[in-house]
Amino acid sequence: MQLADKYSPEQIEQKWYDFWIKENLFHSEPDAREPYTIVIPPPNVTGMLHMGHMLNNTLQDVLVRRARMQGKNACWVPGTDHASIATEAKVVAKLKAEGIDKASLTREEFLKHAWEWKEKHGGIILQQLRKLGASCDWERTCFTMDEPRSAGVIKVFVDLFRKGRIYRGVRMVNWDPSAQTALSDEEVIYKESNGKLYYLRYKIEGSENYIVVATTRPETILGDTALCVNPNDERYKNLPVDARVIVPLVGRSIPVIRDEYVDLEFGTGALKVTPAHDVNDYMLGEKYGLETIDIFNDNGTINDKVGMYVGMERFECRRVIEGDLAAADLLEKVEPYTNNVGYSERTGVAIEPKLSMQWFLSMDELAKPATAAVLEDIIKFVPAKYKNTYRHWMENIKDWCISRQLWWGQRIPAYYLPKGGYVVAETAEEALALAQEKDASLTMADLRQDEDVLDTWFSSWLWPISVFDGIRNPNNPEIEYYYPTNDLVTGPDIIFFWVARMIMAGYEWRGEMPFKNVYFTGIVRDKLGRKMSKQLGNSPDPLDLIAKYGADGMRVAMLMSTSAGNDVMFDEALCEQGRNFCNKIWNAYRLVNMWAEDSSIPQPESSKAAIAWFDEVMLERIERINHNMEQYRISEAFTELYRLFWDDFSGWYLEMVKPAYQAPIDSATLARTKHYFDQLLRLMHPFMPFVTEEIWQDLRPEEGVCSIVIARQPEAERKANEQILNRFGLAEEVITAIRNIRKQKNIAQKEALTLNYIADENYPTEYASVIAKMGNLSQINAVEEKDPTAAAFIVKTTQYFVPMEGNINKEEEIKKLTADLEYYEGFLNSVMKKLSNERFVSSAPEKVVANERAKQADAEAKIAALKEQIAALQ
RNA sequence: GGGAGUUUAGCUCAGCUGGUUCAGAGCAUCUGCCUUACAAGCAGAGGGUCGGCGGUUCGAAUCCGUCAACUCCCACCA
Repeated sequence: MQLADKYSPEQIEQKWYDFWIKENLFHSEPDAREPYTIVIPPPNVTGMLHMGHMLNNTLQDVLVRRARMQGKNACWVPGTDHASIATEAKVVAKLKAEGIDKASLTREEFLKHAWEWKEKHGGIILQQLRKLGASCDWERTCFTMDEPRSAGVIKVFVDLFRKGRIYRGVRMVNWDPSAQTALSDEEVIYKESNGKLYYLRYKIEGSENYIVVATTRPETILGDTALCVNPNDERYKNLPVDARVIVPLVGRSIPVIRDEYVDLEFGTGALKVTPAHDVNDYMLGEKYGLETIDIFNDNGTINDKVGMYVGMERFECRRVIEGDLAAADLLEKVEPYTNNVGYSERTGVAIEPKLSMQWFLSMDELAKPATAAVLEDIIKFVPAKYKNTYRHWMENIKDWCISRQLWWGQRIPAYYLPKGGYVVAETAEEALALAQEKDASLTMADLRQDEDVLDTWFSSWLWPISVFDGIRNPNNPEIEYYYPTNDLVTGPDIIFFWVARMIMAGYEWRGEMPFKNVYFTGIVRDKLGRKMSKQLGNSPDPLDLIAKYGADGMRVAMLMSTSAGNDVMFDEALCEQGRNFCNKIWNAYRLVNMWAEDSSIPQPESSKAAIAWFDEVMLERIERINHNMEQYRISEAFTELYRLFWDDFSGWYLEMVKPAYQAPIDSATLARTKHYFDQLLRLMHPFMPFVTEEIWQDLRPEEGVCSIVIARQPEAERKANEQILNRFGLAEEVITAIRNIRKQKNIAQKEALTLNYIADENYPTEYASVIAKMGNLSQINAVEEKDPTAAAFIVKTTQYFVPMEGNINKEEEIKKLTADLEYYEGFLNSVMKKLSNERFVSSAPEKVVANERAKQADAEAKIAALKEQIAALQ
C-alpha cells in the first residue's frame, strides 16, 4: 500500500470509530471472564464538552482499553445527569425568550417543554465523546432521570424514610433566589466579596442616645427583632436590663438581649438580630424566643410583611436604604469591607439564608462504613492526600437537604392528607393504602403529592448501582457481575457531592464498596495557570483541537501533562507534540512497509545483534509500563512508551536494521521488525487508538482478530537481561562519540571512517557490526598502540582512535582530555573519601560499598587511560 | 481560624525504599544537516547551590524541624 508522507487523522478517525461500533467491540455482556468496570461521571445532559471532560475521559478510555486488551471483560458505562437546577434554568430561560412565563404553566406543561429540550440538546456531549475515541458501551447509555433510574431513586427515598433517616422540617437553608430553590451546603461557594460595613443608629427607647450597630446588610433591618450585646461589654454595662431600641426607619421597638456569642472586638460590639435571614441570628432567635420576620419573597424581592420597599430587589433595596438612612441621620458611617459571601454554584447569585420547610437526610449512620472503607484503603484514593479531606468532611458531616423547589427531577413520593400528616410510598396506590390505614374514608383525590423534587445528587449517588439496575433488582446477574466497579476517574471538586455519597450508597444498598480505586484528576488550567472559564475566553473548544491535531494528538496532550491530583497546565503546543508523535509512528510504518523482502539473502550480523538487543528493551519497557500503570502513573507510563517508540525503536533499532536505499531486506529481520511494530502498536493503542488501528489494520499481524481493540496486550514473560542492555549502552556511547567527532571535524556521514581500539573487556565486540553500520565505518581494528594523530575518545575503559591523517589540533585534544581527567580525578577523590571513611565501610550495606569499589576501579582505569592519551599527544 | 499540598533547567514536570556517574525528561534555546521514513525530521550542545536556614546520617533533592512564597479545601464572625 502506498502511504502518504503525513498522517491525516481526519480521514481515518471516523472510519475506525464506525468500524468499532459496527463490530460491536465496546459492548459487554456478563461472561466467564473477569469483569473490568468503569462508570462514567455523568456529564450534564445538556452540557458541552470542555477540557476537563477531555482529560477525564481520555484517562478512563486508557484504563478501559488496556483492561479490554488484557483479556478482561471491559465495560464502560456512559450516561448523563439530569442536572435539575442547571437544566431547569435553561428551560425557563428558553421559555422566557419565547414569551412564556414558567409561572403560567402547569407542572405537566413545563415538564413537556423540558423533555423536549432534553431530547433536542441532550446527549450532544455523548456524541462529542465519540470524537475523542471513547470506547463506551453505548448500548448501556443511562440517564439519571430515565425510568429505571427514577424508580430506583424513589425506592431509595422510601427505604430511607422507613429506616427513619429522612425527615421533614423547617430549617435555615441556602436559598437560591434565581432558581428559587433550596440548595445543599455543598452547592454554595463562598467567595471574598468587596462590600461595605454600615454603622446604623438604633435609638434607645426613653433616651436621646443611640446604640450603633455595624452590619453588611442594612436592608435586613426590616426583619430585625432584637439587638444583642455581650454581657461582659463595659460599653453597655449601664444599659437597663429591659432596654429596648427603635429599628431605624422602620420604627419598630425591639428588645436588647445579652449573649456571649457577640464578639467584643467586632464593630461596635452590638449585633442586630434578624432570625429569618442569618444562620447565627436564627440560633439566637431560637434561644431567646424571638419573633422571626421573613422580609423576602422567594425571588429575592422585599415582601409586604413590613410594608416598606415592597417589591424592591434586595440589592437595590440596600442602595436605597443607605440613602434613606443617611437622609434620616441614622447612618453613622460606612466603611469598605471584604467578607465571605455565599454564591449558588449553579446560578451564581448570592445565597439568601432562608427559613423554609425542607426534606433532610440524616447522614451519621451512612457515613460510618464509608469513612472506614477509605481510611483502611479498602477503597484506594489516588493520590492518597484526599483521604484527609474526605475524613474531615465525613467526620463532620451535616444532614443533607435533599428537596429542591423545582419541577425537573424526581418528585418526592410524599403524599399529604387533608387533615394533616403525610404518607410516603413508591406509588400513589401504595400511598393511598397507607393513608386509608389512618382514615378509611380517604380516596385518591384526597392525596396531594409533595411539589418538590429531589436533589440531582440524590440520583447520582446511586449511579454505580443504578446503571446495572441494582436498586430495583438487587439480585440481577448484571449487578452481581459488574459490581463493584474497578476505577472511578473524577475531579476532586466533587469528592463530597458525589464520591463520598456514592460510597455511602454502595454500603447502604449493596453492603459493599462501589469502586476499588478512585483516581482524582486535576483541574485543567491554561498555560498561565488560570482556571479555564467562559468569561476569560481561555478555554479552547476541544472539538476544534481534535479537528486540528487529531483525537490521538489531543489525547497525548492530556496524557503528557497530567499526574494524578495535580492541576494540568494546558498548552496547545502539547497537542502539536501529540500530532507529531502520530506522524512519527506513521512514518516509521511507511519505512517498514516500503522494504522489499528477499528470502534469499542472509540476515546481516548487525540485524541479529539489533534484534538480540531490542528483545531485551521490549521486556524492560513493558515491565516499566506495567509498573507505572499499576501505580496509576499514567503520564509516566505514556512517557516510557513515547521514548520507547521514538528513541529506541525509531532512532536506534530501525536505523540499525534499515537496508541500504532500495535494497531488499532479509526475511528474518523483516518478520521480527513487524513483530515489534505489532507489539508497540498494542502497547500504544489504549493511549492513541486511531493511529494504531489504522496501521495495525494494514499490518494485519494476527489472523482472526478483526481489530487491535480486542488484540492482547504484550506481556513480559521474563525479566530483561541487564547485561545485554548495559553492553549495548557501551556501543551507543561509541556511536555517539563518532558522531561527535564528525560534527567537530565537519565530516559528512557519507564519508566512511576507520575506528581503532585497544581491546579490553569493555569493548562491546558483539555490537561491532552495529557500530560499523551506524558510524559508517569502513573498518574496525584492534590495535596495540595509541595513535597520537587520531581523534581519540574513551568509553568506560576502552580507548578508541579515529585516524584523522594529522587533521587534529593537539592543543584542543589535550585541553579536552585534561578537562575529562580533572573531572574523573575529582570523582575518584569523592569515592576515595567515602571508602576511607571507616564508618561508611562498616555501616553502609555491602552492596553499596561494593559499588563504590567498582566506581573506584572504573575511575582509576579511566584516569590511567586518559593520562596515557595525553602523554601520547605530547 | 483549621487543614492539606506545592516549591528541582527559561517553561511543564519526573525523581517510587536515603546509596549506581543522581541532579533527569519533554518542550523551548543554540549549532550543523532538505542524509529518499519522517524538517511534524535527524545529529550535537548549552543550561539547575534541588525555595532559605538548621538538624539526623558514613551519606540528603529524598527524612525531621523551622522560615518564606504560592495553591487548594474546610469553617456562621455580623
